Amino acid sequence: MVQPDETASALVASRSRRGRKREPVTGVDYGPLAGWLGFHLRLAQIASFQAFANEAQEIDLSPGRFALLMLIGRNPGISQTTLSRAHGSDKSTLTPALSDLKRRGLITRGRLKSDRRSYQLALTPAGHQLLARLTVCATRHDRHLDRIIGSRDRARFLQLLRKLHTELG
Amino acid sequence: MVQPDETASALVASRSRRGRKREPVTGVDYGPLAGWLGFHLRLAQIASFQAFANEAQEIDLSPGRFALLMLIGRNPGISQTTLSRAHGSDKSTLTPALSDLKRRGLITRGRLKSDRRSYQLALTPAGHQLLARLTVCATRHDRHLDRIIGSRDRARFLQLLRKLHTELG
DNA sequence: GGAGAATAGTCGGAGCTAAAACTATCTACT
DNA sequence: AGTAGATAGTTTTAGCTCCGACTATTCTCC
Repeated sequence: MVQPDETASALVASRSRRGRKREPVTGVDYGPLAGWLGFHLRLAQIASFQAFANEAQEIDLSPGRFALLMLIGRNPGISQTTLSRAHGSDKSTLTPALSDLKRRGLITRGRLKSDRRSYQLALTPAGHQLLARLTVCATRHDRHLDRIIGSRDRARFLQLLRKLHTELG
Repeated sequence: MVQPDETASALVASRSRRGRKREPVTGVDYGPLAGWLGFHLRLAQIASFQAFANEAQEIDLSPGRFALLMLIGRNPGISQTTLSRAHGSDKSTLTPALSDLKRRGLITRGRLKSDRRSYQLALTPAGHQLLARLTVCATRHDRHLDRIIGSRDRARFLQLLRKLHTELG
């Protein structure tokens, strides 16, 4: 799942993000792929990503960056390494992402006195504000997913996803 | 979902692919993230990807490339555009991927007489052979996922993933 | 207290990904 | 037939991701 993450003019969606057509392909033999969880996990993830990007079209920030903001907002003072683990991406990936967020004035990075190797991340007021706006989009998006999954299966579904993540670790 | 896909010496895994530590992070407040399907979908997908890469460590081909081989093998004569839709990636992404597979001698690309714009993709004998080897790995991997999900929920889980993919399209 | 091991973060290299612009070809419609 | 529009693939551009190597700092333990 990778999505362009235009760094252009901060809060303004510049490119069109309508999302491409993703009709279920007919007449193709998927073979064993059709029954494999991993394959469908991937397709579902891509679709969800795309849908979120649509939902948050007016805000120029990818789902990944959004998760970053949320984690920092909820855990002020968190270090980059902890953040990278919680976020599920490599610490080296965070370096450019965080300097971008800093450049946009959304986060602060202070050196920690007691351990001068690590940083302390926190949101600026602008960061909090953007986080709030994004949270609205994300909530709407997740309600969309909820409607598809159905309230009866939702909890179980979520639990299974979580189980996959933790037990494969 | 992105995984390095070393093009080095075809069938030999060159780099180490042990997969990094992915312990569930404790002491981090995930906020609303904790309850959102999209976020956990992403984490589960990353974990599954990583696990597959581990499983197929001795074969130098990413899950994405594997799905490509499978789709071509199952649908000889398929065009790149159809393949890209079935595979869930952009047609422009396929251009370098397919020329790599061709370079490795795993697929053939013939021009179609009746429509000289499109290609007809097919596996070579080496492609079939590698596909068979990968299928063994993938089956093992999916059994691993099955064990985590549990046989009781598997069908429902798969159905929900499929539903997400189709209804978000 | 100092040498070696562990840890935080950065950098460079290689690969994946998608969107948009472009070329070549085909189709439809006048 | 001829032109306008659709379609197959490629290229270009820009961004993400990882890994492994590197620097700076801290910890461990003799």
